[in-house]
Amino acid sequence: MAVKIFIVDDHYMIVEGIRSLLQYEKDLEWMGHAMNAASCLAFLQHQQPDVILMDINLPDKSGIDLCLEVKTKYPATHIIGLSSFNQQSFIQKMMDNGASGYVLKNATKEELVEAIETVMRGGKYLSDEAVSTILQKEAPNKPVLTRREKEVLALIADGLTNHAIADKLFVSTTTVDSHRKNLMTKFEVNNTALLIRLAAQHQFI
Amino acid sequence: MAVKIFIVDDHYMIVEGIRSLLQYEKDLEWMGHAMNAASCLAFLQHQQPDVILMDINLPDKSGIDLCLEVKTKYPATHIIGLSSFNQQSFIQKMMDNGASGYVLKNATKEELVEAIETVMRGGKYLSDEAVSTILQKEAPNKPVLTRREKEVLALIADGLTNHAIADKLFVSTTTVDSHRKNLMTKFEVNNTALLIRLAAQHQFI
DNA sequence: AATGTAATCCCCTAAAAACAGGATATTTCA
DNA sequence: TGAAATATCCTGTTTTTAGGGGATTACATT
Repeated sequence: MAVKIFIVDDHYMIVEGIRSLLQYEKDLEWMGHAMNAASCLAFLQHQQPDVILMDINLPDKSGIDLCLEVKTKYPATHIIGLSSFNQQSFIQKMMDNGASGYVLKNATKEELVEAIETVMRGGKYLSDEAVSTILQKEAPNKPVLTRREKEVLALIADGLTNHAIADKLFVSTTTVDSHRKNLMTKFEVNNTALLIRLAAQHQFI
Repeated sequence: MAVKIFIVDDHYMIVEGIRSLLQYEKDLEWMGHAMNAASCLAFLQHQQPDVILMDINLPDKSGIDLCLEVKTKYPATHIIGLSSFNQQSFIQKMMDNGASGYVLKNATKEELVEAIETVMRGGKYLSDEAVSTILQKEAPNKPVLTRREKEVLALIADGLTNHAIADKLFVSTTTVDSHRKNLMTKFEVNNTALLIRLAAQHQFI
């Protein structure tokens, strides 16, 4: 029986491209596409695709959230994340939310077909580039921050001084200073400028 | 006579998508595609497309640089920038380098055809979203920085102190301090943390 | 019961940045 | 050519941060 494929992506060109790539595959059945999360959910109320190719960036909600929602309501559906860039955090979150695979938009037809086959067999598929991204970008030691440290970091990034942060959090300035020092130790920097820069790069702020 | 179209994009799906969208347009002739800047230039040595759809992000060099190179060697060729996101600075640079238009990858077939027709008539085409992006994102007052200020800003972001920056630029620390003050005035902030944060958001660093 | 981690608090000093309020060349360009 | 923008330099004061020591409490894991 042919594998039923559905696509959620707001880029016409991508939708057309995938349709074009897959249209002559005998074992695949093209069910159609949705341009946003809402119409995807509407579609799923009446139809059950086997595999959904899901863009990470949708106009109404993130593919990451939609992934969780779809997997909760329709656990049998396999979801393959689709994205232009291989951003480690996106891949991670997508997989955490129940996706079975992740394919970049510069994937070849062969890669796409292999991904579909793999997830239909119950496996996980990550495109080579996505895998190497995870291995690469996880290496630049992203520090593990405590809840309080993240809070303080956000307030530092908002331009508050230790004193102002202390007032806001109802603690003493020395406490804030301690957190700040710990943050700088964890990020291995020695001033605020680099701290904020790295924090931005690691998407803490 | 049919307009000869060529595409430079490293995303199979996009290439396939555009081909699929345009294949039945009678007035267009599909010349083929290149996956990188090098093979695009090689192609142009023997063939002259009327319009090149050019991705901003290519593996070997940026579409922005390639655009300038192609327009210098083949001024008659019309170039339409192609990108997933409507980043004001990219659009601007692309147009500065001689592009005749800018289309987002979620454009419809109609938009694409209109863009091609417009540039063939010698006009400029910016997709609606691209235009509104220019108008929108320019609004959140992105300060205009001088060359020196950008230099100093980058060094601040690298975590250098005023003294270290002064040594590097062969000026006195008071000069660096002046630039720093001017930067903070322009960004309307009152400390380094917010300065770096906004600088990161405005992609100065 | 011992260990570890997180969060809180304290003291000290020196360095750096923020703030104020200037001045004077040198480009740039209308 | 002349005004405006830019880059350079100055002297101060006050506030904030960075770096070095600590310590206590609470809570979860072992």
